[in-house]
Amino acid sequence: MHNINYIRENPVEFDNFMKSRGEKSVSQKIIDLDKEKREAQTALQNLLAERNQLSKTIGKLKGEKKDASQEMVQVDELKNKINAIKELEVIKNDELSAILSRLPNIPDSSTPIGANEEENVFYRDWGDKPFFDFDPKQHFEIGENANLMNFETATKLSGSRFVILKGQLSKLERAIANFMIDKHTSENGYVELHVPYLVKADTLYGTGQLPKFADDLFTAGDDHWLIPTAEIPLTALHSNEILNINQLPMRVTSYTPCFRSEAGAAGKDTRGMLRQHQFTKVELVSLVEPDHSKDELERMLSCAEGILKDLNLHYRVMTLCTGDMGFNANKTYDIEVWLPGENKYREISSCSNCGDFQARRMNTRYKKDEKNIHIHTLNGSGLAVGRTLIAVLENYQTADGNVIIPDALKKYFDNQDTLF
RNA sequence: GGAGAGAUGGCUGAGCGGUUGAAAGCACCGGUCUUGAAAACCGGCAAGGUGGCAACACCUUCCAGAGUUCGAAUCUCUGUCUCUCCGCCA
Repeated sequence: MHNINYIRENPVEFDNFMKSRGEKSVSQKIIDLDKEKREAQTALQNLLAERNQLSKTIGKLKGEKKDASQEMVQVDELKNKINAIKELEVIKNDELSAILSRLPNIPDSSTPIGANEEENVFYRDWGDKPFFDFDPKQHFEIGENANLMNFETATKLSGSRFVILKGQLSKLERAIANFMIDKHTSENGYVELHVPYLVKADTLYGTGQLPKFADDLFTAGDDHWLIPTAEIPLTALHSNEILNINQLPMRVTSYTPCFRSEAGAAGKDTRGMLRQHQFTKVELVSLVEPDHSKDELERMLSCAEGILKDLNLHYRVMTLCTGDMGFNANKTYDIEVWLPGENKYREISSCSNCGDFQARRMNTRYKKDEKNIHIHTLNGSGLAVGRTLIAVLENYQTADGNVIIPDALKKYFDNQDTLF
């Protein structure tokens, strides 16, 4: 949610920012509505003040056993005016928040301007593409050949975009998740939380998924929505609270399933387990003071990269351009891991600074020098577990269809050398 | 699922339909005292918004939403949540 005062004072700049994110110019409409709302509000408040004053007088008169009928008639007349103008105020306010709640965050000055993913900017990379003296297979070929990755049965149970992992692959999924959580909690200062997978609409509004992206979510009825990422419960932990400064920075992590309808992705990545309705992810969330969020984004990125380094998986980091960046973010780094089977880089993590955008929506502040200031929120995958599993399979595969277990994961496999 | 009780400021906890935005205590902040600290004493201490250059004035908020009333923390209805007992259950 945007600071209305900022829009009022910098309408042209605001429109330019929105344009860079593919939005139309709306500042004039916003300013007009805001003005109308405030005018109605002021008029309403004056009437209410008048009513309160009269009611007090009535109270006093009645206390003295005097006649108050004249004042009572006056209040009665005020009521109609009050109701009419209140209605107007509500309408204007609703119109205003309908617009504001659907506008994306303002990009950071270091976010490159661009129309779409083609214009994302290379930031850095690490490691090298592995060499194979055979044709590397894709992850689903490896998994299906081992009879440990089953899409057909999953489809029978649940429809498209689900998978069943069996035996060593199911164990690999667990091992990867444990490895990530263990590292983030022991080395990176994150506190592990086990959180609800169902949240209320209010919560999703606060983190920016609603009202605009309802189509991307699964509902479970009765104001219960399945989380598309643990970012939601983790970020919203302190909604409607004023934090003490010594609670910041707050770094939390959670390993959860994520549920996404993939509404706009029909026909995309249908083969394999790259894009599923349900997948697991280890999420990192930081709540920080405004001055620290830029540094925190770099720190978070490094924490996510650390996982891939430990697994010795080659990757590159891209800075997303304005046109490709998500709704909440003012700056986003995507980490793309190399998948030799597919011969492509694929997103495995996305680390975003949301500034005070979510904090405004969910009303999370902290007290500093007697003032209440919105915090900054950041979130990042650390990492997507399913996609990490894919990367391990494809990068560590051998000619005979086996998979070498990365050193970092060996302790979760009784020091076995290969998976199968 | 059945029966009952409840939801008030950071916390505990008063509150007759009318100077109650809300007593008191704790916590916190400032001051006096002290070599320093504690104690004691004095003072301060909710949030959001509107108008105003400002001082300041006003509005809203006592779980949420509707209603009764000239006036609601206080009365009525609905919803949500919490607690206790019973039943069921991983």
